[in-house]
This record gives sequence, structure tokens and C-alpha cells, in this order.
Amino acid sequence: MSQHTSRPDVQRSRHHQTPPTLATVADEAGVSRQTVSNALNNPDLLRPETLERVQSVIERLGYSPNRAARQLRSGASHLIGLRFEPAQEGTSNALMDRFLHTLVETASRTGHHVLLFSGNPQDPLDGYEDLLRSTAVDAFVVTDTYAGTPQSGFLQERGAPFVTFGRPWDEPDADHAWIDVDGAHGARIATEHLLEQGHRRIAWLGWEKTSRIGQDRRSGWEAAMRAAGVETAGLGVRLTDNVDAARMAAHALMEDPSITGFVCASDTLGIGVLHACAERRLRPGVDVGVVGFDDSLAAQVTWPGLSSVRQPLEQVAVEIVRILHTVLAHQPLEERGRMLRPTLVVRRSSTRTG
Amino acid sequence: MSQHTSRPDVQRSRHHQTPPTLATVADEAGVSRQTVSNALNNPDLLRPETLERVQSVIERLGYSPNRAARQLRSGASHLIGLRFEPAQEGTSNALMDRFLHTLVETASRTGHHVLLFSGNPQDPLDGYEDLLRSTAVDAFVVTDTYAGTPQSGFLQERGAPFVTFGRPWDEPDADHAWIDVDGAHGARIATEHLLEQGHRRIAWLGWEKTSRIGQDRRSGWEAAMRAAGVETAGLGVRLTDNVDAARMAAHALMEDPSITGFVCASDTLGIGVLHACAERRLRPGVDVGVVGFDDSLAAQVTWPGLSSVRQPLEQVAVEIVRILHTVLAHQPLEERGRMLRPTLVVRRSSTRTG
DNA sequence: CCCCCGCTCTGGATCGTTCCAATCGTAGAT
DNA sequence: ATCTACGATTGGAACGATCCAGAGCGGGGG
Repeated sequence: MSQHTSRPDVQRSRHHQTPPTLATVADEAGVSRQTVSNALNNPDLLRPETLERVQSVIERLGYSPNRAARQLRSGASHLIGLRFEPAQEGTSNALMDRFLHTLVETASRTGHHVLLFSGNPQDPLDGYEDLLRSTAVDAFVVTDTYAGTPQSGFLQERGAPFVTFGRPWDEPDADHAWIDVDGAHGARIATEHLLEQGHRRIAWLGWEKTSRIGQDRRSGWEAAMRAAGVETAGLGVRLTDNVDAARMAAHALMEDPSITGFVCASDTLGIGVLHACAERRLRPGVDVGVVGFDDSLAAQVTWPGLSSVRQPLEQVAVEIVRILHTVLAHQPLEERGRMLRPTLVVRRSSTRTG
Repeated sequence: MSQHTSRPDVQRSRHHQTPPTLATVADEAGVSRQTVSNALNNPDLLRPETLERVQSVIERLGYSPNRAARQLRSGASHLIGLRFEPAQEGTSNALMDRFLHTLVETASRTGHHVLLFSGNPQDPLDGYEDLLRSTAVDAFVVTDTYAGTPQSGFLQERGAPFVTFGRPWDEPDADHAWIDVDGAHGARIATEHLLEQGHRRIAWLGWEKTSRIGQDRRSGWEAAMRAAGVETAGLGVRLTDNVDAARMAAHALMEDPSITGFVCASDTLGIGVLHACAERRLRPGVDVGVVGFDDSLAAQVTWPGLSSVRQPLEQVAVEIVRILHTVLAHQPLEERGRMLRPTLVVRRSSTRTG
């Protein structure tokens, strides 16, 4: 009856069932293996009635193609590699959570999964090499691309498909796909918001000069201040990303009572400013306006609510998956990179009417 | 010269290099494929000098076995599946981040990677089925096992290897491996800490009665209070997990000035209590003692620092990987489940000497 | 009437690895 | 000298899918 050497019927008696294979389905439907394969991958090649017959058998047996076999033959693993770092300094890692979830969800819509790997923190390339050699993933998403990281150069040279979350900062000959969030724009709208609230002398609490992302955000504050005709001399400070540093810097700045606005490169710094306010019995929102960056959970729950610049991480993830598909299909990109705009979440730390 | 049909030498001229295969290595080293395979998987079968020769060729060519082929033949994908949910209510998702990173790192030590997948939030089983059928993962880690979730039953029935982070609450016939954190113990040490600080009438701010985890934590508070001989009537309240609910509940409780301690089922609730303190001009730590749960970032940065029960998530991840290896090796488990103890991180919200 | 084409469908070959049985050579026992 | 045992290595088969070339079958054009 069966022309294929299908597995014996013992299978159903065993506890740990062997899943049905393509050959099982073919036998059951009375067609060849290739026809079943086509039913899955090129349904329009089949006659409608054959297609339906095969599909009903697939349904009945609960068949899913074996991923290893598919990958071996076709070369595509349908896996997207992402190196998962421990809590990054500066950018709160709750960010990563929001991003990652949308990435997983979006990728799954097209049958892709996300594979997490780790590597020696000292070596930013560790882990990539092995996955490439063993052809374990189809593409990479690279997230930790602050200036000077070698991942993109390495992957480009190896001809591996990838997209970075983060623009190529100082690499003129980089020509890979990227997505980034316009930090300068975020700082600008935050500053403009405080200007609208009537603040004039608005301080910037940012990171060390070595942080390219920090410099970018700061430039948005500078631009907004310049546009408003306000001098910035003495208003911008550079700190490490922790609450106490910001608290003390805010105290120093508040010695000058004309300074009533604070735009910060992170929520951590913003919360530091709120602490200084509390210690000086100044009312956030009313006496002083404060805006943070990244809209972390801490910004939401802290008293009295910290306004913050929110990155469109969900959109970033969706775009990344879209671009990956384009790259994997060997289609030309419409654009090398795309910049997304963050939005401002206003809370009571910056509203006088609250 | 070459007895195997190895790929043509053109490979080196192409940009997107084809990685070397086992056959390439075998040719180069003048041995059979099987010998190379043994060099990787059963090195002690080879004569030392053969082993060394093969290894040096592997090194020189930069060979890694193709994962798809290996998986197809041996049946093991070396992937661990984890359904990655969006921000879970109640348990802050920053928790997940800490856990996940250690999981990825620990798993990678034995050549395993973590595969994230998603599923329809309405259907807790969605996603598992497909991965099982397509034999894409070796095992699952199940994290969202509050009471009544069907994952463990389903996986057990299917004979799939898995470990849950979370004990089987109301399933007497469950016999799968699990790891959990003793929430009752966490609440107990938090309560005892406040008792030591001189508080007597200590309130509990927890979740609805339907939350099994919440009930467990509450029981720790009750036990500590009973041991100290303090009546708990009227001191325990049930809330939804948000700041305002806790703030208002705290206000109501503080009408009774004998109530000076607050143990909370989450940091979010703990922060609500801190807000109430601020509004009443009560000094956290001095006038009132507050302890939260989960040691989130918010607990660390909030003013004046929220004491919190910290789960040993890194240890949980390590244990899970250990158990997975035992299960995958078909070795018997020493114990069905293991309970880990959380620790208390003391900050200024609960210290009078601070 | 025949040929050719396109639509369906088929069966063998193949991807790169590990499993399996068999082979070879050498040493120790008979 | 012959047999057995064993350590080291080998080559064919298999895992389950897709690629590829080709076969059967009608139908339209010459």
C-alpha cells in the first residue's frame, strides 16, 4: 500500500511519540513527498483539490516540518541571533525588555524565532563567529553599537546579514542597514516643552563627553536653547549615570535661582534632580521643571511622576524585522538607515497646571 | 588525493564563503569523517597524535559543526525554548531581564542557546505545540506558572523535557522538575526586620486573594507576626498592583498612628506607601518602616531608597540549567523541586539609624 | 494527425552530520 | 603458529526536508 518506507506503526504505542514526517503525510494523502513540500512552500503549484486533501492530512496528523531537516537542505534556519548583554550601563535594561518582546512577536509572524547568545563582555565579537560558522542563524540584530564597536565591520566583512539598532557613528565606509532613535530630537522636544511651561534657564544633565549617544542628546538641548535665544554657558554638566551624582549637580545648579528647568540624559539623572528638589522643599512641576529620558518604570512610579522622552522601541523592532526580511530576500534597500522620532510623556514633574 | 567528494576549491574566491565541513577537515587531516566526528564528540577514542592532528586542522580552517546537520542526525538541537511574555502584571519585568541573562550565559557554557518565542496571550499553550512538532528545541523553561496554568500538564503529557520556574501550586499529580523562590520566607524576613527596628503593628499590602503567589507571601507576614505575638486583624489589605491604590490604602491605615510598619507584595506597592509618607510629612525609616518586594530598579532609585526582598534569580537560572541537563541526560532527579531563599536588601526606608 | 507546451506531480539526489557494523593491525593467551 | 581480544579507524546508511530533472496528461496550433 505504502510506496514509501514510512516508520512502523509502533509509534503510537510509545509514550514519547515520534512526530509525523513529510513522508508520513505523503503516504496518508496518497501523494509524493515533493507534493507535500509544495503544499507548504508553493501552494499555488498544486491543483486546488490536491492542496486541500494534503492540508487536511497535515491538519489531522498535526504535522510541522522538522526544522533541522529544512534548515540543512535549504540553508535557512529561520533564527535571528541577538547577543544579550547584562544590564548595560546608562541605558536602563527595561528598555531592552520592551524592545525584545516586540522583536520576538514580530519575527514570529513570519516563522522566525529569536536566538539569544552571550559572549565574553571583554570581547564584543565573541559568540558571533561560532554562530556564523555553524550556520545557526540567518541574521543578526546588533544592539550595542555605541561608537567604535567592531561588530558591524566584522559582520559586514563576513558577508553576514544584519541590522543594527544604532546608527554607525564614526564609520564613513559603513554601508549596512540600521535603525536608530533621534536622541537629539528627543532632547529638543523636552527642552521646548519646558520653554513652553515658562522656564528660560534650562540646564542639561548629561553623560561624559565620550558617550556619542549622550553628545547627540545634548545637541538637541543646545539647538532648542539657541532657537529660543537663551545662552547655554554654564548650564550643561557631564556626569556618570547615577542618582547621587545628579542630585549633587542639581543642588549646585539650584544655587542660581534663575535656573528652573532640567533636561536629563536619563531617568536616573532626572530622579536625582527630583531628590534635590525634595531636599530643598521645591515642588517639582510648580517651582522646577524636570524631564528624564527613556520612560522607565522608575519614571512612572516615582513621585510625583517624572516626565520623560520615550523611545518608540516597538516601532524599532518592527522596522528591524522588516529590514531583515528585505536583506534576507536579497532585495535592495530603499534606504540605508532610518531615524525614528521619540515622543514626550508628560507627567507632573513638568506641568504647572497639574 | 582526496577520497571524499569535497567542495571545489573555488570557495575561497567567493565573497560569501562557504564554511568548511566535516569532510573538508577529514580530507585535510587525511582521516575519515567519522574520525573527525569522534575528535569532537569522543576525543578519548582517538590516539593522542591523531587527535592533535585533527584538532590543529579544525583550528586552522576555523571549523564548527553545522548545527542543522548535527541536530537532524542526533536529534538534539541544543536549544532551550522560553516563551517570552510581555511585561507581566505584578512581577516587574526587570526581573525577567536579570533571570534571562544568567540563563543565557549559563546555558552557553554547555553549548546551549536560548530560543525565545511568543504566543497568543489568550492561549498559554500557543507556541509550544509547534516547536515540539518541529523538534526545534530540546527542552522548555516555563516561567509563568501561576496557579492553574496548563503548560506543565500539557508538556508532561507530551513527554517533553521541561523545568518550571514556579512550584506546581494546586496540582497534586504533577511530577515535573521545578525551582521556586520562597516568597513566604521573603515576607517573613522583611517583617522580622521591621520588628527588630521596633515596629509592632505592621501592615501587609498585598494582592487579590486569587493570586497564589500573593497568598504565599502574605502567609510569611502572618507567620512572623504570630511568632511575635502581634494580632494581625485589620492589618492586611488586598489591592491591585499600582502606586495609587497603595498610596490610598496606606493613608487609610496611617489614620491609626499605632501602625508604623508596612510590608508590601511588590515594590510598586511599597513606593505607594512612600508617597503617602511624603504627603503626611512622615519620614520613611524614621517614623515609618517600609519594605517592598523584588528589588526593582525603582526601589533602588526612589527616595530615600526602598528596602526590598530580592529574589536570587541568578541562582534560579543556574539551577534550572543544571536540572535541564539532568533531565536531558535521562538521569534521575535527586529531588522533584527545590526552593530557594530570597534575601533582604535594606535601604533607608526601613532603617532608623540611616 | 502529430508535435509541443504547460500544468501536475513524481522519484532520485543531496545538505552535513552521527549511528552502526565492519575492518585492520597488534598484542596477549592458548 | 593460531585464535581471541581489543584499540583505532573506516565507509555506508540514515536523519527529514528541499532541489532538480523528468514523466504523464490534456489541449491548442500547425
